[in-house]
Amino acid sequence: MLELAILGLLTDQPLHGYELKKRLGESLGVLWGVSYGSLYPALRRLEKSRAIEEADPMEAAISSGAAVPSTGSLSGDLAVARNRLHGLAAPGRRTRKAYRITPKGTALFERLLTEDTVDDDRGFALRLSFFRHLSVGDRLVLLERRRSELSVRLDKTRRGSAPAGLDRYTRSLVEHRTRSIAHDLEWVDELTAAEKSSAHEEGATA
Amino acid sequence: MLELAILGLLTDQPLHGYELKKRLGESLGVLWGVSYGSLYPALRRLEKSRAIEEADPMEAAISSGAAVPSTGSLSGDLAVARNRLHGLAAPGRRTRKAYRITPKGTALFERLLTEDTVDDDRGFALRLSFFRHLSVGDRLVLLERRRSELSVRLDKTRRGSAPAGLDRYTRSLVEHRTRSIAHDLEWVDELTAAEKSSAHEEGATA
DNA sequence: GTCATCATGTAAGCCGTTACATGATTGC
DNA sequence: GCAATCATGTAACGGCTTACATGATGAC
Repeated sequence: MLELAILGLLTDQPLHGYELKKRLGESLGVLWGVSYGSLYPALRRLEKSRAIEEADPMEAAISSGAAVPSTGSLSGDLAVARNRLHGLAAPGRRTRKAYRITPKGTALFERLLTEDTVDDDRGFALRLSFFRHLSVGDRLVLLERRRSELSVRLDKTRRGSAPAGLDRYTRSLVEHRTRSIAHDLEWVDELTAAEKSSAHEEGATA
Repeated sequence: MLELAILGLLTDQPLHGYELKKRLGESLGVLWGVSYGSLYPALRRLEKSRAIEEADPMEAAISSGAAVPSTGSLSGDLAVARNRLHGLAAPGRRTRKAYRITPKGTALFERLLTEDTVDDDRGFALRLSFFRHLSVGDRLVLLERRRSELSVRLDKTRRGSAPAGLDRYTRSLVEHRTRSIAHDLEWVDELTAAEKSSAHEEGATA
């Protein structure tokens, strides 16, 4: 899950760990509060498996500066970048290490994104937020998977506990969960319908 | 969380591990799928801290048999129980070990239940399912806590991401989450209202 | 007597956390 | 030059899972 999120963010632009953490805690952050203790090891794992690589720091600084002007320290980035390019940086120097996704990483990203795993709500939300990177067909597969997952859950919730024999709190809980899941199902159906109609349009205009 | 669930179930009646797991996977099971690998160690931890103790197997068998007639093997239980009482069981014998909650365990249960922790949705659902063991006052405290948690989350979701700059999937996600949280908030408010009116009735009839 | 089920337990590992340690840059 | 913040990393631990190992009971 974490690696999927990292690869997804790096697909748009090179980023360094700190910035990555900020984004995981902001744009997607409603559902994601990742710590350094898991982020940095994950980055190194991905680098070791050649899914990501250190980006030319110049490029990273520029693209980061262009997209997020208020990150500050732009001139500093550039200075560091220049030094690095000219081989002036001390070997052990501590500074930003921007990562870029590799073709291998892109392949991994697509695999993780469409993988058939039993993921929780967060998993689906994360995948949905990367839907723009998928084909209509893949989107429909994921939506259908989600739909059946929710159906099973709805059945279990309804069946799992006879309305009698429960105190009023548990009863209210079951009712509320039932409504929530039903609501989620409707949403998935809306997304599916939108996807299908967009597929038709494409077919019509093609 | 797991220990809270165990103590809650044992508050009603003595149970052995296997049965406990079944209940965690059925009545509360919509939100809880616990494995032996965590259940048994948890039981031993609780026993070591004197929050639970091995129940007189006779009593456990009878109460279990009375409450859940279809568990089967009742006569077997009784035979084992008789043997145990008469000291006929071999020391290392493998058979049901029913646990009962102790006064210390009850105190721990109440502490865990009202404890001020930042718990996720499952945490609140679990606590709610044990509301019958709490005073109206404690219930209102927990409900208010949940309310403020949800309010913060709602704010973060709304603010966290400007409606522009997001693709339509992420936008839909944010909207859906917003509605879900709002829905949860309404539910909490209903529960709160019910609690308050029940408090009034008590006051009126007293 | 053997199979399904009931029942208890251990070991290894996963995925994340918190707490800690350290260094670099910027603004004042 | 010093504090605040940016930035990277490690160590220890937590809570749970899966896979494994074992034994007892009841039904046939």
